[in-house]
Amino acid sequence: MFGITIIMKLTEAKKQFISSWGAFGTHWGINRTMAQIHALLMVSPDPLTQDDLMEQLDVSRGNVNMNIRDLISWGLVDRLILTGERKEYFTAEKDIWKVATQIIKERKKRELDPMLKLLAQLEKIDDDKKDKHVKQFVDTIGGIRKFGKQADQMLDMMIKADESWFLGGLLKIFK
Amino acid sequence: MFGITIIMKLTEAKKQFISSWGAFGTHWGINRTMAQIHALLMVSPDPLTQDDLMEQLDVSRGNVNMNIRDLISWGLVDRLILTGERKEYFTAEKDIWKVATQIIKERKKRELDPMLKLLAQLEKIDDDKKDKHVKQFVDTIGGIRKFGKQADQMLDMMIKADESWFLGGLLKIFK
DNA sequence: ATAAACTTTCAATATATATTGAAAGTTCAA
DNA sequence: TTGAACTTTCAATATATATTGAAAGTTTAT
Repeated sequence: MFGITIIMKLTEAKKQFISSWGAFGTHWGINRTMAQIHALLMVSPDPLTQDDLMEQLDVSRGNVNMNIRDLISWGLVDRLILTGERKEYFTAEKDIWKVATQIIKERKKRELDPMLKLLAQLEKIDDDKKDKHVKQFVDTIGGIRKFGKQADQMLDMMIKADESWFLGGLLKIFK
Repeated sequence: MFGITIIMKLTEAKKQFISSWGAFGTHWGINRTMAQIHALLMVSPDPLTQDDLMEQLDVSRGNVNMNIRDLISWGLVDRLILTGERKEYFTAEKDIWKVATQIIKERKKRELDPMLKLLAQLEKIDDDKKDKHVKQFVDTIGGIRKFGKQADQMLDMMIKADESWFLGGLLKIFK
């Protein structure tokens, strides 16, 4: 009787978390299903199969398969072969610090680095500083690039730092 | 002859920037047109009207109007009434540090804060620490919440800090 | 009050993105 | 090898999101 209540509560809480994580993801350019698979794996103590994911999230095999591949390419999910089992299992990193640094690493590589390259090119394009429009353009692009480079370096350091540094000591430094 | 060349180059560079900023935005949950309007205003020395934006970005009046409203609600664009003019003009903040802190402030308010509230609720839901599933769930949620709170505080401090601190002094601190 | 100049709204539509599911591909035990 | 168990692919489809444009609303000069 109590046991059932507990399970209900947990199931409900998981559902809420998965749903919210999915909605959250869509605000950050991540599709709902991918974020939900990630959420489900994060709160699952044991590895899950594609069929588990299909059933628990009520999505198709193809959808699960493609999004799992994507999550693996982001380094957020691992494929797991259990000895004696035919099926593949999947787990997600549960340490949120590792998840965050992994996402930072990938987004830096996929988005920030190429953007910085482009900005550097755009700054070189023209240098008649007399023209108001040219000046404004070069100034703005230059400012963005400088900022981006600084962010890039800061993120590099975060990636190299460790969790306890962030979770514990950071505040004192900033005060 | 030279003048034309320069204008061509600048126009081309602007186009590239606007297009890339738009594509970049879509990876972060911002619609292409909104990001492009923002980009165009950032590299425009003078304020622009809705008609300017429509023409230069080749989008409809309604589209410009709605996205401009959105950008204003994000605090990234200002409405401007020029004396003696009937039309409204628009400008964007060009200091990228101010742009960044503004975006951080808004995303914190709109996304991080509500998420932290939810996580706090989810942690309270159940406390039979014996159950492996419950334990895993509470642990993972707790970890995410702790991390989120720390990020929240760090971002608060960034918002209060100033540009030169970030652009100049930050590196030494992190080393 | 009128009307021209301008802004806003929103139902219809177009476009982009995500999802399905069945077929093709792969692996592996017998 | 065969075929059962499983994974991957991708054209078709569904869904979500963005965009249009014309009508309604607003403002301001006369």
